[in-house]
Amino acid sequence: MAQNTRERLLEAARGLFAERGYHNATVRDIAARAHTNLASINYYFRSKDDLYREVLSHSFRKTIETEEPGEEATTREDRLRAFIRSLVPKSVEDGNGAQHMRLVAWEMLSPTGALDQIEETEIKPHLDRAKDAVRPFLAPDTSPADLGATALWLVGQCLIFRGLAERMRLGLMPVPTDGDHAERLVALICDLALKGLSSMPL
Amino acid sequence: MAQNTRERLLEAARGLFAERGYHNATVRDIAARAHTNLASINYYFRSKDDLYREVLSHSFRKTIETEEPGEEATTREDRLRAFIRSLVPKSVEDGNGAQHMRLVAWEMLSPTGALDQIEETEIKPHLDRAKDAVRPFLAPDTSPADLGATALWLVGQCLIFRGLAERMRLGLMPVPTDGDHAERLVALICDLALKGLSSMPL
DNA sequence: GGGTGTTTCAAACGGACGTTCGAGGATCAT
DNA sequence: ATGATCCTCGAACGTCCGTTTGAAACACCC
Repeated sequence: MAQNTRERLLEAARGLFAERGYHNATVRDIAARAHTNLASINYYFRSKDDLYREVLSHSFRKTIETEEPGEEATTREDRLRAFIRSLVPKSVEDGNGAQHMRLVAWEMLSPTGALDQIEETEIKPHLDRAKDAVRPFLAPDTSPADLGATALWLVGQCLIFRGLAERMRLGLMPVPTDGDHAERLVALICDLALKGLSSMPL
Repeated sequence: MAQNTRERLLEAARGLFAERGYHNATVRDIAARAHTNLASINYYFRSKDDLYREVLSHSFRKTIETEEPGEEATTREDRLRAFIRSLVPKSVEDGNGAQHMRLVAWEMLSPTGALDQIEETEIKPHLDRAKDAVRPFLAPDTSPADLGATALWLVGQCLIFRGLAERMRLGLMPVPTDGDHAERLVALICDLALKGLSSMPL
């Protein structure tokens, strides 16, 4: 409640957009969660659309800023581990990272067009990091298509747990939100991915 | 146009629900795509909600029916390959399988509650198949949690390509919809997953 | 052909949505 | 105090949504 109205609106909108998607987060709910009036949204942002766009780019900026530098891992194995460790907790734990992931997931399922603007500048770098993580394991003459596919293969393992695990509590896994569990997941994925990649013919 | 109105409505609804999700597929659009009147939806199904529920269970039933028996693979490697081959094309190619995948993806992001009914009977079997596929590679005393996590790890690799690949055409991969590409993806995933799993200590 | 049950259709309903408007309050320099 | 500027608020606007209604069109049996 301490921040100004604009920031409260951004925060409330981010939460609701992440939970329900663009169309099902109503301006009335957003205003209510921000403890302000309906019309403030059109006052501070010109429209719901512009608010959404701002939430999206704001979320991307903040996520990239909080990215850890990776402490200069030297071996390819450590760089791969660092990549996995930077992705899995965002998917498993709650918080800003999870909200960000959900925003992206919504945009993947039904693009509003807002992502087009930041696709080149915000998403491509993340994919490039994934490519860099797997490249040292592949033969130098690996085709760009196979490199991209392998990068996606790696990303998929890290992202699956959000979206599936939180819904299927059929004795599938223990409480999937605490930090320890995220650590165990990171270790498991590192293990499996590393062994798969390391045995690729160079 | 040859089918009766009810079936045309189901088909149109399935397509629109898959494309836009429950809330953004309007009954007017569904009726228009089915070449019929608005009110037919409430005539054949009591409400939009009931139509959605029927689309969902119908989709699950059809997907399970068309599942190939797997021709009795004997080795654990063949069984794993069969599982991957049963999942990847559904994610990469267009058609009924892709629509089904999108319906499930929507339900994962924003559960309407309709999935609760079929979760136990329709989703759990699929997860069990994944567990069966990875179990022969793991130590007999592997905890259920690790077994479940490994199963999800496998599923994640197969599902990532839908949702990401189709949006990122930044030179990431060649045309991702033709059959040959799906085959190459299957081969790649089999390779990586098999090598990762095979090197697990038994 | 008349009666019966089923299917289609245009029109309207109430409600929820995003947006706009103008009056009023708050804050500050002059 | 006075005016200017920024912010807040309740009320209303037009639009689109899911649903209902009642009558017309159709199919079928005796």
